[in-house]
Amino acid sequence: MIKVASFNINGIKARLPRLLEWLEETRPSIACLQEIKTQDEGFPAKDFEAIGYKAIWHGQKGFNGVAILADGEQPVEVQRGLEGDPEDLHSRYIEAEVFGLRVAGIYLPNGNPQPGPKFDYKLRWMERLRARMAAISAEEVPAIVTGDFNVIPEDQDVWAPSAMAADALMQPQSRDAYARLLGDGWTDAIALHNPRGGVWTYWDYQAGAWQRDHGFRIDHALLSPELADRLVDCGVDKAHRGREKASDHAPIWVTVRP
DNA sequence: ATGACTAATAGCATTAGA
Repeated sequence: MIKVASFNINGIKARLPRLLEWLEETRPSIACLQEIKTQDEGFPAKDFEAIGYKAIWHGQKGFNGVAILADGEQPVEVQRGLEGDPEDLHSRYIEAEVFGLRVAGIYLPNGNPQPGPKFDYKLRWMERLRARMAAISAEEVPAIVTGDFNVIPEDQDVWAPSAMAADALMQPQSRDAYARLLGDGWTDAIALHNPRGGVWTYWDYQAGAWQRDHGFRIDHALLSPELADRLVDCGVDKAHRGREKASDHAPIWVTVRP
């Protein structure tokens, strides 16, 4: 079985002990990381090598930053960044070939406040992502696009829709752009296995959101048709959100037949 | 109605997050 996980770690330096602990406890074959929040030279590749993981990464000073780790195999980079905007220097996209799969790790722009330039950037970024995903689809390879999409797909994916109604994460434009990805033939694995919703991947640090289970689902795993046929199971490592010095996101994972 | 909390930066407050 191949296990592909995604984890918005909110700072790889601040989170390193928690991250290594999660890798050793859950042992994903592939782990996509978001918000590493470090420049390339600050990436702790040696700490991952020490527990058997090889990596590629695309860092940035202060915020953003993505990486792909693989258990005992070197991910072969296919692309970093999305085409379509030469002005966009954010480190939010990395794609590799590993264990016979095409794997894209994404950190989609938050988009708040909306309306405004950040929201416009988010929507443009989603169209650029759609173009890249269409190109991957055309290759007819088993593929997974996973990471922090910063989109709450439906009302059943948030503890209280009214509390988030004005947020960029659940605006109709954000949801429509996400729905277009699914319409192109990609399968939202967690939604497929949890048709009634109620699954969260993020809990705010503020206002006791974790203790009250005030969360929402914004980390997703989208499978190409070639890989969706091989889906076995998926889930959220919820308990890791409750640990000391935790990220505000929990890891998500899917297992697929080799 | 507001703020709450956390991480990063050369910072001693601000930006960004969601």
